[in-house]
Amino acid sequence: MPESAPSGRPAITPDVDLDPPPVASSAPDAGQHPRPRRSAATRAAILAAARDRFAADGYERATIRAIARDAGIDPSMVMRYYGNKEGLFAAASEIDLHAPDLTAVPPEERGARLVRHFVELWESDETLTGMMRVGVTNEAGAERMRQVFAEQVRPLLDAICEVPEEAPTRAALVGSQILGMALCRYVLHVPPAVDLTHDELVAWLGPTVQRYLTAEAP
Amino acid sequence: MPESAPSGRPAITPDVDLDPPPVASSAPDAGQHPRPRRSAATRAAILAAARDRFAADGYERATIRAIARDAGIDPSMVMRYYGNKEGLFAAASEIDLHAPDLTAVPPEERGARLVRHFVELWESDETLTGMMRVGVTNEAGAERMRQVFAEQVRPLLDAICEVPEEAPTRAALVGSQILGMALCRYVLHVPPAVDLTHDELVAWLGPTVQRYLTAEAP
DNA sequence: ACTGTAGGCCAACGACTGTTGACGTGCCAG
DNA sequence: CTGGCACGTCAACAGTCGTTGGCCTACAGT
Repeated sequence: MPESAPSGRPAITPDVDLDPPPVASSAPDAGQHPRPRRSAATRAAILAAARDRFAADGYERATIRAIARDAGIDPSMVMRYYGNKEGLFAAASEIDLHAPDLTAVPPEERGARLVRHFVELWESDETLTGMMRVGVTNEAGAERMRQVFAEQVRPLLDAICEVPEEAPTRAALVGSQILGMALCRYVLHVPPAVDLTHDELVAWLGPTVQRYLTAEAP
Repeated sequence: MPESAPSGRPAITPDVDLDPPPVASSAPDAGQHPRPRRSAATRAAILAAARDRFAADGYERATIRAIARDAGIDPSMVMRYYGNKEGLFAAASEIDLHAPDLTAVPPEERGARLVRHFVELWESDETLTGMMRVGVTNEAGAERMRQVFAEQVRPLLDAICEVPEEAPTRAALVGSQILGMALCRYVLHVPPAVDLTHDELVAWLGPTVQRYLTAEAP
């Protein structure tokens, strides 16, 4: 039960003003870069370390102390910049699927194209694996995944669906197969799933995704 | 790094003799129930509470204290009976998929049959959802899932595969789709996946699984 | 030269964790 | 009756966690 708010707190917005506005000081300073913000490098280092740790360990086991150590700074800096652990996660879990434009792909190749895209994406960015780790145990992570789903997978289907109201269902079906294979292959390391080559994956999953995209609804 | 063994320990078998033999005392007492073991009820209560907590919270957030509180006993009893947290998890995560005998099902109905079986199973036993929660963040949980895979899913395929060496791959493919939908529907609660009826699930996923079972390898 | 402020470190807090050992209690065999 | 043993509680341990506040340092504005 100690999940949302520890005690008596505003609960949503952190009480410290994290990322205070670029300090225009008193001078107007119109248009110019408003002070280069020396801390930008540190912030980026924290974010990179956080991504790695969340991806490798999941939300609970990724400690702020470990993230700070990886970034080469003090744990308190993490708090200063991101308010608290949830804020850090929110900042570190922004992901972009770089979903391809399916309307530019011949209809019968779309399934295979999608599968190949996601396989390559998954292996190029371990953040995705981390997102899944966190999404499964942490409600904030799950919300993030639903958001990615709604904002980056559904539009893909919206663009090519003849019957618009079927788009959400088809998106979920495609997602279930992609996520399921990612789970077996990159998280659980089920041997036969790990051993599949990219081409085999495309050959097996491509037709499945293709059917979810185009087959008429039952 | 503090994952497998805390320090200098045998690491595998706990040093306390958990579940000591049924106490035959000195009397031979052949065949009779060897002392009803008054603690059986407590042990079962702990196990039930552990299953619930692991399922609801995942491995890290399911605390021994909370499990003991649910079971109405002292945390130290959990240690006495199961050695440590990992031992408790091992005991609580024994699952049985009750996989149907596919050889008794007409070949063209096997995909649909499998999907319906797993959907109903998943909704009747939240332990499965818990297993997935734990399998994603905890290596022991992942190992357990691979084990279930090897011992309960692969034999399913071994029984019906014409080319035996394809069985592992086909099992992994079937598993990826089943697990993927379970992930979206029961863990992440992606709305369109949650809204699907059992019949819709069978109609959509059935042909996919059917293809993984029978289509010739690419 | 003086000062405000952003960037950073240090030490500590309170809470919670898994785990342990000493201690009580009621049942059963002798 | 008496001793042992299974069952169970209590209090504490050592460690880690997220988080906080004070203090130091270097640099920019005046």
